[in-house]
Amino acid sequence: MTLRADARRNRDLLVAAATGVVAEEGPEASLNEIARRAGVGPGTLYRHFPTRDALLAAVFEGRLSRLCEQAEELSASAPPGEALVAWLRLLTVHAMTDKGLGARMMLPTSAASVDCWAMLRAAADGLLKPAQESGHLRPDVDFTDLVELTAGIAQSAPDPARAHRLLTLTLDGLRIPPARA
Amino acid sequence: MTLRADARRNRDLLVAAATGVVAEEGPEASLNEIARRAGVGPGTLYRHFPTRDALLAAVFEGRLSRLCEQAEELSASAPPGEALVAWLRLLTVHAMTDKGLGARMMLPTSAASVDCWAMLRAAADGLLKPAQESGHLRPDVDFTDLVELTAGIAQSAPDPARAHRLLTLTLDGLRIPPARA
DNA sequence: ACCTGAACACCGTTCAAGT
DNA sequence: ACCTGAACACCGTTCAAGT
Repeated sequence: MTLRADARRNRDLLVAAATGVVAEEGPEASLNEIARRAGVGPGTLYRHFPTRDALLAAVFEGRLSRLCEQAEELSASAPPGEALVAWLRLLTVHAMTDKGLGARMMLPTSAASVDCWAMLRAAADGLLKPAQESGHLRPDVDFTDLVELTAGIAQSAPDPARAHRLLTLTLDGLRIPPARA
Repeated sequence: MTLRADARRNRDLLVAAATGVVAEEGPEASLNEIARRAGVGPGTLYRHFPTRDALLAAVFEGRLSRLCEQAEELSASAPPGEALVAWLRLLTVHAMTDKGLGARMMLPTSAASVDCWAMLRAAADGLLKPAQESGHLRPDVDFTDLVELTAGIAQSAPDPARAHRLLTLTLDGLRIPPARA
């Protein structure tokens, strides 16, 4: 199952090149350009990553595991309500990196990101349930709701400050509820 | 200022062709394909619409004016809070049409859509202020907030039913507020 | 096994030549 | 004035030929 040495090396070169190019040009960056910068032929890129999303997922993996670590740290160091909100803010920032790569990878739309999705979900569940059990988060909200809302905000907000505001609004609600008895 | 007869005709053919192609393939549809279907050369397309967004704006105009009409109708026929919510739902559905054309055009990102933005804003203001004055909408929320939130939802939600749910969540808020005294 | 890179059909965009 | 369509540099993707 392990790759031949040169194949392994080419794979690493491709992921490194893709990381650089995607950081500069976003997730629609030219695949030929990535292969060129990695010093391999386009065919080699396709051999290792049959689809664009497969390559993007490899680029994305490192950042994703960082986000999962942070979820654990927050869950250990802050009260449930605050930990969840803090992590949602990290998730939003994250979704804005690399001109939309983040938002693209965290939505379940791209079938290649099934692994990413599972990792994210596991990390989030550790924050979600305590927040609900302690009465800080509505019990009818689930992981999918949170990801879609934060990904949407990240795609629409022109800058991080706007994203921060939109997330705050979403947490608190736009509507003024009728006064309670 | 009026166009020569053949130029006028070509312009109309281009918008009609673009409307069809964009409905099928979304806002990234091939411009050469649009020119081909309109029966003109690619140069003619560029003469009339120097950028892709200029062409998309022309396609978008019809739908947009419909949305403005609906804002007026709602504002006349429903109480302020309900009228605004109903219109936000229309806006969301609208932003999902043509594989993202709507969301793309209502964000102020594309400089070519300045006119669209102004039209939308005028329509929305007639609903926003009454809702705030009657105590149904938070007074610190503005038009930009509403557009960015609905555009975000439209981009992230996989289908209209999900979009409906996400908008409801955003209106009501995710967080459970501490009990009031 | 794996890599190479030429090749194909396409794209956005431009511009000399026409009417 | 406006239109045409060939042409250019690029893109994603494939595949025979090499090692």
